[in-house]
Amino acid sequence: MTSDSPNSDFTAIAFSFFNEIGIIDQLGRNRFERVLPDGLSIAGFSLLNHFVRLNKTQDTPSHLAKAFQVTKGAMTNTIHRLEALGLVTIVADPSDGRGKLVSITEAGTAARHDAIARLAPSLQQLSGLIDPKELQALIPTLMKIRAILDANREP
Amino acid sequence: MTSDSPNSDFTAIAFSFFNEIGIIDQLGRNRFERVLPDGLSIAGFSLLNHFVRLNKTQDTPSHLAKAFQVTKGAMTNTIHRLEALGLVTIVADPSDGRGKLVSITEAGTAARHDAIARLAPSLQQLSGLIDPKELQALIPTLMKIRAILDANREP
DNA sequence: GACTTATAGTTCAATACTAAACTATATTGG
DNA sequence: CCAATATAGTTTAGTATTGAACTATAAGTC
Repeated sequence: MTSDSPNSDFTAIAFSFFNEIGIIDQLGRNRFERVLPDGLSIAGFSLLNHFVRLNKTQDTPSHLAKAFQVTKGAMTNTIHRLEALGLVTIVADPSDGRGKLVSITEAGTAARHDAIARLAPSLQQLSGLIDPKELQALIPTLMKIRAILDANREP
Repeated sequence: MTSDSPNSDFTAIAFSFFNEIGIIDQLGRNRFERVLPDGLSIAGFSLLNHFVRLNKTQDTPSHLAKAFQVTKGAMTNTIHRLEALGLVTIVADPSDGRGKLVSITEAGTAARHDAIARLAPSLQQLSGLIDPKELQALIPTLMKIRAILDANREP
């Protein structure tokens, strides 16, 4: 990449950045997916984890779709799969005829716990190879970039 | 997340890290995909870009699959789509009866150039919002992490 | 109150990917 | 030389995703 314009620099940097992000995402997903139990996907696990982390018991599909930056269709799929596994329940929202309410079940909480236990060895292996401080140092910038991308997409 | 073990710390950090990576990847792909021309996917563009960046004219599907960390099946799909668009050619490897050789065409080089031109405004917008220095500073660590994940996957 | 517009959720077709089974050719080791 | 194993590529079934079309209900406007 030549620096033939003031911003070709930024272009080259952004290219490298998104390239690394893409490959890390792929390798990370792969690593996680293969230790998750039975029919649980990363999307499913993330949803269960969301409920537990935020100490929520109910949320709407629409809000969940926004929280995870996926389309409503993708969220319909995710929650229906989780429901089939008995890990969430879906009921009509009594206060809004259009809406539904998704709740995590006992089994859902247990599955999330189990998934984390299965993930541990895989993360343990990484903890010996990646400096936690270095990893942690990346997070604020990544969060900032994520927020910028999120705020500046054209829908 | 409580620090009830020496490594629950690392687990929490790694969780956040992969979470941010996943969302950035999704937002980045989305942003790129919608400006790419006609039938060109990110995978296809990346392949064309690979040829141009490395100044290569030929490569094997197998080597490309490894370079992009995707399965052979995924690469078969990518190169066949590019071939259908006339952006690469696929010929039998004369020195190995099992192998094929993929080459970028004139049209492929032009399509890559065109794609970059279409990407520019989108990146331009980001260049005003993200500090190039800060972005660049992430890359070495990301590359290191990518290399570690790559070297430590269980196939 | 009736029209219009916005929002919630589902469904459908298409795409990119994985894993695994398959075919075909190479390589290696008795 | 031949059998066993390894490698190159394709195919198939399944999953997660998007975008767009769809249904149904809510909210805002005149």
